[in-house]
Amino acid sequence: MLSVEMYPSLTLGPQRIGDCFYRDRQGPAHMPMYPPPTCDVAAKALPQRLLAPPPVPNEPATKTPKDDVRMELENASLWKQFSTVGTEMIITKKGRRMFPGLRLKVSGLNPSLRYILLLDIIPADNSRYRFQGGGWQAVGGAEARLPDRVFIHPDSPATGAHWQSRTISFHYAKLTNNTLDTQGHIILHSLHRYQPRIHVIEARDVLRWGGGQHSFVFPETQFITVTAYQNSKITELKINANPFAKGFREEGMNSKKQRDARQKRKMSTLTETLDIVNCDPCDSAELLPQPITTTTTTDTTDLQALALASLPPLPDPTCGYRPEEASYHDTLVPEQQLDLGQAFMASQMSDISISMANGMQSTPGSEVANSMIERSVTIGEPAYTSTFPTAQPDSSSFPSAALSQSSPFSSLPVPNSSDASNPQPPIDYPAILASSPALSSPSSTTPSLQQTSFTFPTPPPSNSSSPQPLLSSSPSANTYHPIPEIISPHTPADASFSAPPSTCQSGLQGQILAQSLLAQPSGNNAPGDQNSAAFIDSNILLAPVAAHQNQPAPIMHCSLPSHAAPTSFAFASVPPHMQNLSFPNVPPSSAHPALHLPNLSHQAQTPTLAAAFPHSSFTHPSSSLPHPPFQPSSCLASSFQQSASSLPPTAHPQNMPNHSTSSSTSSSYPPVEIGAIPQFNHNAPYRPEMVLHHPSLLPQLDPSLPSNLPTSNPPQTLYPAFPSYPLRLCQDPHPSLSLPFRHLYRQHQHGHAHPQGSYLDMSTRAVF
DNA sequence: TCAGCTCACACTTTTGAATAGC
DNA sequence: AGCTATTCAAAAGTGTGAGCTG
Repeated sequence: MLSVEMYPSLTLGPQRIGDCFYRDRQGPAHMPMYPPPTCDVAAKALPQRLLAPPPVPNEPATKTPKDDVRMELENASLWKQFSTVGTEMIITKKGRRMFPGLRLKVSGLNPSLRYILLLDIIPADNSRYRFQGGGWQAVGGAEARLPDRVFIHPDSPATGAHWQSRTISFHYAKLTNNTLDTQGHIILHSLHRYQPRIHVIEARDVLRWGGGQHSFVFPETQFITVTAYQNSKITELKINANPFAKGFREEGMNSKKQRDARQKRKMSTLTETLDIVNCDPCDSAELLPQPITTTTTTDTTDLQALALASLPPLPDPTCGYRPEEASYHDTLVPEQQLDLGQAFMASQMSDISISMANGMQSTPGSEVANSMIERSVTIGEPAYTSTFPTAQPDSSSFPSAALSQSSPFSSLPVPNSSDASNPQPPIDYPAILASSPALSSPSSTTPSLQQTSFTFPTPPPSNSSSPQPLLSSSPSANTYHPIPEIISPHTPADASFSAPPSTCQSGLQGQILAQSLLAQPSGNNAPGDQNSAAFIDSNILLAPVAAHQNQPAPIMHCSLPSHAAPTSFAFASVPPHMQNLSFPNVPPSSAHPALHLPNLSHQAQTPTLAAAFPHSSFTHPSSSLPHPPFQPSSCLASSFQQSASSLPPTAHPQNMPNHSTSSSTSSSYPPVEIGAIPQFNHNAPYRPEMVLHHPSLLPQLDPSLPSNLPTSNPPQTLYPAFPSYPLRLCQDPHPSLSLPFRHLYRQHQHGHAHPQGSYLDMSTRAVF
């Protein structure tokens, strides 16, 4: 079975610094001023030598310019309607789909190249919310960040022609609040605000990622997770817009009136039954329908009661179809122009900057780690760090500040996470949105952020224009990634690989596992127990945060517990071959396939991550953070800590002045060269998270890259400092690796336990 | 006491297998 | 035999509300 490890580039691919820039092809007016794609920034921040890609053999001359990639939120109007009120997303233990779903149109892709589309959801801020006074208000700090999971679109990988020829829907993605979820659903905290992100990653073949990644964020898709709807307006919108909830519409059979009527009838029937049973049979006989009474020969009360109970409920005059019922659109809240102020956009960027990566927790406690990362990142690229507004003294609430200013969800200043006692006024979504130029403009459908970014040295483009099996690519085609050999389908899975029960080995169980390293809990996450362990450990390790959350940690010592959880998480939606998203932070000894990262030769060199990062070494103040368990992030931070230690305090991107352009009507913001962005020219602190997840950071992980790191940089033996999405294809112990990628994927789908697991049909549909 | 969560429920849509027809 | 269209049952997606939990 293919695993994500088959895509070493995704996690480790080298990034060409020159390709890492934020482009604005439509002029400054359309340029989102907030921090550019996290990955780009991160990559930029990295020492160029680290980012310097190895020579790319046979670089395709016809490569499509990355700046042309655009993404449009097809159902933006619906999202805006919800956003106007304050979008709420139900999360359940078993997983709940998002509604509205993310329906996208992408353009600008190279029709002949293959791409993988990912969805991840990152915390929008550092606060926990409560619905009070008719609005949402931050009431405290966010809970420990959970392992980040990525939903890989079932069609992935597919050619650019494929993606561009249809609407791309992520409606199969499910959200859960079950930290022990083993279904691969995206785990979120209830009553927290989140921001979905879409990533387009080029995949040349199964063994190596292609050259580019583009990330898109649509501000109007932010939402607050709930276990039960708080705002009745949202409920109304959902019922009216979601086909599955049709029954709850006024004309539906499950409407309030109908339900009341049913309840009434039920009670009536029960009462009558009781009367029949308890009363004189003679009296009850009158209640019985004629047929029954006439056919009843024995006339026993039991029979009567039974017959009565079995009668269909009488029509309730109070209920019934109401033709006059307003249609969905009629009942919709007046659609307001979503107008995201610059501040909002900036906050969005900052939010975006929150890395999927994760492990780095967005919570106050993670601040320290983030700060560390920021510093580390900035070392290589002063320009990035300098441009961000100075971080507020209280960095613990970093998201808050930005959000409070502009975010539609946080019209009110987000209270300091540490200051839970000071609830903010309810957020007035409509007002916020109305004041948000970005959303008010047609560009609302445009992602607030477009990460057009780095280009991995890539082999010649595949000739196949259709979703070809990535494996079809000749491993020898590109010598850039050393990994191919390591992860070659023919490569026998080592002991460590076999260990992971489900994810990589069995196609049945196989689910794509994706989780950012940072998000990765310290515990071992075997496919079966993957998440659970990690979270549990993380929780256990939670330490008082308040004391340190506000202060960036000057130094973060990263330690990886020897018992580190498996780094892979199952993705129900992912094809078996992609099922394992492994976490680089896992020690090789963990026996997880992820441990053996092809491109992480240095890992192999290192006996165990634990050794490299002694658990005890995590002495940094961050250890007191609520999220100590997230070793990955800490590790990442540690990798840079030395180099970053000398750096000045970092500011949060969200604090940046609003640079977003509301005017753009284009589906995506034109790429802008990062250097052109003022923010990046400054020493503004870079948000660590931005770096953490982005593949652009992967280059440094690539052993093939020249080790130009300053002496301060962590030795290669250390675990990769930048946990990007650990999209790793597990080594396939089976010959199935030779099968076309897509074929495997479909097999997986069929074998998938989820009803939605089969994407076979979906892959061929024009619209999902 | 209460906010938040879980679960069962009824209804609906979606999915896929079975069947019929060509 | 192969393909398409139709039917039908099962599965899954909804919000609701009662009950539970801390």
